[in-house]
Amino acid sequence: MTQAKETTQFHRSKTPIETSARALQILHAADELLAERGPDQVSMRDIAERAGVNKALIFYYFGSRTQLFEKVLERYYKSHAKALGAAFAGGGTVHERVRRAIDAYLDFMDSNHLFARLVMQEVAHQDDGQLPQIRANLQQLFELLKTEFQDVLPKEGPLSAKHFFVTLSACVINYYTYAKVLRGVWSADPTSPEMLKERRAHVQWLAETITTRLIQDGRRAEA
Amino acid sequence: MTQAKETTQFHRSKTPIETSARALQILHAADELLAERGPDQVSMRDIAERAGVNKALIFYYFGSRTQLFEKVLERYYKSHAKALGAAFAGGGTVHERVRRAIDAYLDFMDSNHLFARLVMQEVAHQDDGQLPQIRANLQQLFELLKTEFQDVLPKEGPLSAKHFFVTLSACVINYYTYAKVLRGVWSADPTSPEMLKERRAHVQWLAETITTRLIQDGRRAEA
Amino acid sequence: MTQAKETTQFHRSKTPIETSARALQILHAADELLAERGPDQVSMRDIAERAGVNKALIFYYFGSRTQLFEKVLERYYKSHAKALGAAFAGGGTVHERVRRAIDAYLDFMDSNHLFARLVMQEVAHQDDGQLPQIRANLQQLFELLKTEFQDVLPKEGPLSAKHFFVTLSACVINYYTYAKVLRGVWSADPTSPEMLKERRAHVQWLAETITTRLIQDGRRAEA
Amino acid sequence: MTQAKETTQFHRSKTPIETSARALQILHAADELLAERGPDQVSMRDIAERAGVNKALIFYYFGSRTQLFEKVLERYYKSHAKALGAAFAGGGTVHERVRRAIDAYLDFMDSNHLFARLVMQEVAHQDDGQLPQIRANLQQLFELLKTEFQDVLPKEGPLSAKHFFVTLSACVINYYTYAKVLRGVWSADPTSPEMLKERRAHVQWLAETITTRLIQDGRRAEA
DNA sequence: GATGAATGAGCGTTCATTCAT
DNA sequence: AATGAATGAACGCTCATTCAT
Repeated sequence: MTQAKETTQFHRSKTPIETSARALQILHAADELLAERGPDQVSMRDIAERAGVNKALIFYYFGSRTQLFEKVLERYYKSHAKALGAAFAGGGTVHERVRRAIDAYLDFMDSNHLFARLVMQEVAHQDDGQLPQIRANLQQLFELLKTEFQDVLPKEGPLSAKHFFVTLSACVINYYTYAKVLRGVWSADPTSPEMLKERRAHVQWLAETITTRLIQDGRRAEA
Repeated sequence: MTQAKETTQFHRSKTPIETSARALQILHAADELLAERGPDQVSMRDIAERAGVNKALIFYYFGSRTQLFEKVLERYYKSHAKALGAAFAGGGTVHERVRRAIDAYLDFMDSNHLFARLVMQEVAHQDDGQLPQIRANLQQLFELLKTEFQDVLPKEGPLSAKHFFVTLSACVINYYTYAKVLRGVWSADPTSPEMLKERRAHVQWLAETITTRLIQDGRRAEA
Repeated sequence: MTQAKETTQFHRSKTPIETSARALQILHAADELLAERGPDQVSMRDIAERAGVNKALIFYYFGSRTQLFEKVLERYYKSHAKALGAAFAGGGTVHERVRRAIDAYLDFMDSNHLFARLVMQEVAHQDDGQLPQIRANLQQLFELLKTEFQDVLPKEGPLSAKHFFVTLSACVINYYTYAKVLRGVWSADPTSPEMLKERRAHVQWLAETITTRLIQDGRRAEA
Repeated sequence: MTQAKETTQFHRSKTPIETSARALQILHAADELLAERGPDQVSMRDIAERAGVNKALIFYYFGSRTQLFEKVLERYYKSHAKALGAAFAGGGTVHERVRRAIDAYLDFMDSNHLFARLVMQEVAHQDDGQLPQIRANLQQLFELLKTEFQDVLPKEGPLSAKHFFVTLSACVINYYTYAKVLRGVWSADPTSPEMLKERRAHVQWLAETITTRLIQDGRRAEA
């Protein structure tokens, strides 16, 4: 996570990385290990072994450790952005839109278990390695939320979009991040389908409660 | 973060680690560096240099890298538990108790900026090394919340203490964890006194909103 | 410069290497890079890239890195031998022959700037790989000088052809080798046309001075 | 020969590198290998093996490959400068001073066989690695020669100190550099005491011949 | 208590070379 | 003739840890 500034594509062939079997093996292995241990605990050797390929081949396809990891994150961010974008599109009442957005967010998390951990690991990290990418990703999410709920949220202050953005994404992401720890604290497995469903209900209840009050307070202020 | 199986105390002398000036220097240096860079970016050399002591002395006092880092975390967990325990003690209405607890939580965070990051780093990190400590810490917090609000919270389901515990701690902790990223996304600095105050207002508003609805729904259910 | 034991010709086809366009591209690229950076700083990738061909093709045509480099040197030695041979041919007084030989030597150097550096690099390099080639090259030059000036030079001792051979080739070659360093030490650029001309005058003056004394001493000895 | 800019002393202890037995072993091994093969053919492993120490210890003492090599060269340059400085000091006729300087130069070469090879290797090298050091070294030698013979040499042109500097140092250095190659071309071993003596006689004869003519021409010009 | 010296294991990366196609 | 893919060996370097003093 230190060298390499050039994000220029390293591998150049007729078949893009995405369709080379070996490259995908590597990408997948890196993905798994990254989520399991975080970037600093994953060596190129680990990845090569898990992918069942020669260590040098990783460099052949991805140029460097940094670029490989960027590639892994990039894929997540892309599908994340896509999923969220789709969820925020479309009309309906505020309640409907909130419900839809949160469902989409949780859907994405459910089918990309490691995303939460990856994000937290990158955020907790201090060396600015992937920060620009994360920042762009969060920025996009933040903008979506801000424009979508501009009617009910004040521009500034404790009830501005800024804070709800942190609050909601924290409520969603941290559940997955904490999962391993919670397994010991709770009696149930937090990643079981039942518990995931329960969590979803919790977050939806929370969002609804917040939205309801915001609307009420908004009306009262108008009157 | 690799070796070290034995958690057995290494240092054995009349004076406990806490009262040796040199040991405290090391502990302090490790603390700072851990918060600045996260465990993977801190080497024993870094710590020795910042503490102004010989590298080998760290091993003399703490046995291993792992044990040193455990010691650092241990101290945080202790003061964290103490601060929170104090806040939850005492009576008053539910609203008052909630407000007090959240203020205490945020007070602790404000004066221990690095705690949030340390916790998140440890949680995101899956090497099972520190898990027991983290688990014990969360467990304690969880129990406090559970017993304190047993009147308003159902034992099971989406509105049980389990979920509110995750929700509230996420809302508090993540703000600090995200700070570095948010600085780029927002216009203001999230760690400025004004923004911290604003965040506090937000979390209090959130807690109050939640509590209010819980009480209302509780009354309605009773009726 | 490590492996390669077999000097056996690798490429076997109807068209000799010299007439294949791709092979010539490679040879040319290797030539340039060798002169620019020296053998140890030139990788097969570099050559392939500069030549605009596939890396594996170099092995197809030249068998190995060592053999490619040998080929490059071989061509230089050939043209070097040819140029010098021509210069030594023909009669005239000793002074005239010396002047002609030195002019030819310097002409060759001027139009093959990299030769000096290549030779020095190979000589300084002690891996015995290219030694036979270099030796053959020097031997030829040495024989030319010895037979040409047998009238004025004793067969043995400090004034034998052996030493003048080293002395003169050093005076010619080192100027080019040192050029890069001299640029910093002198005020002028040692490779500018003016300085090259000045150097030529210097070497001619030197050769004339030496020859003159040799002839004088020879006459005196006879008398 | 790539990284590391800082020439700052790496090793810091009460006993300087020069007096640590292990450090001297390393320095000596590096010295030998450098002279035998040139910098690019010498790996840290090679040095460690020849010195009989652990590879990591080299880094402990010297910080980096570059710094180790710099140290090796530094020692040569220092003793070289010292030897030459001493030789040029003192009065006498031009002939005496020339003879003394050349003797000193050759004495140094005789007892530092590898110096010549090291210098040529560095000069032939293109990457500016040690160039500043070499340049400073040559500069010093050049200045000595220039001030010492300012009476007999014109300031500019083919007979200026510049050219005689190249000519004489080439005649001295190249003999040692070419030694390995010459061994095959000549019948005798160029590094045997007898041949070294013969070479010395040659260079002295050369210097005397040059000086004599310079003085004669100088007189004639005055008249 | 305190430290300089020493080490084995591992890191990310580059390389010449091979080979199936 | 030409090439993308693949690999084993080596590289310079850092690290946590040990140990004699």
